[in-house]
Amino acid sequence: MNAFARIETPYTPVTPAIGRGADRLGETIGLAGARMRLERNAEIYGEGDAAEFVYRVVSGAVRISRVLIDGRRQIGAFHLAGDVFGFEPGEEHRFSAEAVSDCEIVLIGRPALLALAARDGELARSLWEHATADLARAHDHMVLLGRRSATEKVATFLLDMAAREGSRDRIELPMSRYDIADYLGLTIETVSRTLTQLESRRAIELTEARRIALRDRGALDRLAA
Amino acid sequence: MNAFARIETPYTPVTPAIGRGADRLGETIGLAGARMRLERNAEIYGEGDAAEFVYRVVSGAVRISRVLIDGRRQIGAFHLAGDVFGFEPGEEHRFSAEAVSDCEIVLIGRPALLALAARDGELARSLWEHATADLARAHDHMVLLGRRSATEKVATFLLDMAAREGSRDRIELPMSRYDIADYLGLTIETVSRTLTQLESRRAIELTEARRIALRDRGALDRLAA
DNA sequence: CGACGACTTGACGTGTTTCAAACGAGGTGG
DNA sequence: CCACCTCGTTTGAAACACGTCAAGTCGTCG
Repeated sequence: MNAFARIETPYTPVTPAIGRGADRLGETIGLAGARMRLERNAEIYGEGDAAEFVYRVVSGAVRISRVLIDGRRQIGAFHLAGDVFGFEPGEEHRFSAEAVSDCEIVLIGRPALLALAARDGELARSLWEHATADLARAHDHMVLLGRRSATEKVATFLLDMAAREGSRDRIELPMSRYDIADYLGLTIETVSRTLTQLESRRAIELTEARRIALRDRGALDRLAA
Repeated sequence: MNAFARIETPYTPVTPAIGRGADRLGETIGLAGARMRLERNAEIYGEGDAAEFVYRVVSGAVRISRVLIDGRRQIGAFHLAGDVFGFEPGEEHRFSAEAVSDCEIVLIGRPALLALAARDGELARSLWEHATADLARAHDHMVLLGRRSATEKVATFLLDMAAREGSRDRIELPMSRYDIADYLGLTIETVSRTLTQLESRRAIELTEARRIALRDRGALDRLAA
């Protein structure tokens, strides 16, 4: 993980992430961690790398993925501003993490974080919430990857992204069609076709490839099943 | 969750579950929790139910699933003896849990468990390990559900089950073809066809429908990709 | 302006689903 | 003990959604 060469100041503004209360974990990482700036496609860690840190996205987006020997790739999650990632059961990362777009992240050493959590109950609770939220998100994603049509997958994806970006009717996708395809278990062609089909049904509007207006949420909800 | 009517004695033998060390979480649930016996297909909790407990499988198997309005079902995980499940980010269960076969489980109230964990660092650590292990398993499952062929899915499933049952070359599936299909994102027909095809390739042997001998692990490994 | 990367569109092939029927084991009742 | 049912599983034939291969378009950057 050579990207660590570019570590910056150990400070970051805090954005609340989870639930209604303050995000103690985000706050802690922000205050006690190191900040770094990454450019598009920079690797944060690779599969098999030692899991030394826990990360928090300050701005931009990060993808967690695994590639098979034959090149197929599955993206396990996209992490946006406020999300914390890098939780591992062992000493190694089981997926790799890369910057989807230029982004800023903050990281904190696992031992340091665990030591802090041992003394700070609220931090421990926040850590727990982030981890279980990650688990819940993974479960939801599994349901999406199961036997669902391309239309369902794409519609659900768009609604999810809109909700995460603040529920406006105009979303800005940080990721390529390739990323979306690998996230949904489809090919780029199918993703593209599905989007144009959604547009012809008047459910969305594609101004630029990565700028999408949700024109009819009701229709999208119905298609998302 | 009416099944709670059948709570038994607050004791269970301890089987180690994770990593090399003792499984403090399993131990704690076993000692401080209530034990219950469930018969095949009994519901442990439903989607939307209050998440009051954390569960541990003593014997048998449990499935975690979500059903869509149109009846399609996705199984998120099978939990076997030693596994702990029921971790949730909020106050509600996001999936339902049912007994795949007759089984015994132990449960402990979340507040009680968290209180214990706050005072017992080793327990907190064990709790953390189980949760992250669950997350890792979910991630692996996502990779399996992504764009993989039926053969890859089934071969991987068989190898995984063998590993979890103790890596013998003869596995005993507690679940129906229906469960397997919904776990892998396939139909029962495809699962069945794939199994007979694996048998004709001499990779496995189907003595009874749920008794499978792994005849050629090398071949299975190759097919699992 | 030209070249490159990202995206879209088209025609065709195929793996998986769908619909349908048959099979087998286990259980019940005559 | 055999006939008969049921449930889970297997097998077959046909339809279809998505993948594959290939070409074309669009926007961006040098």
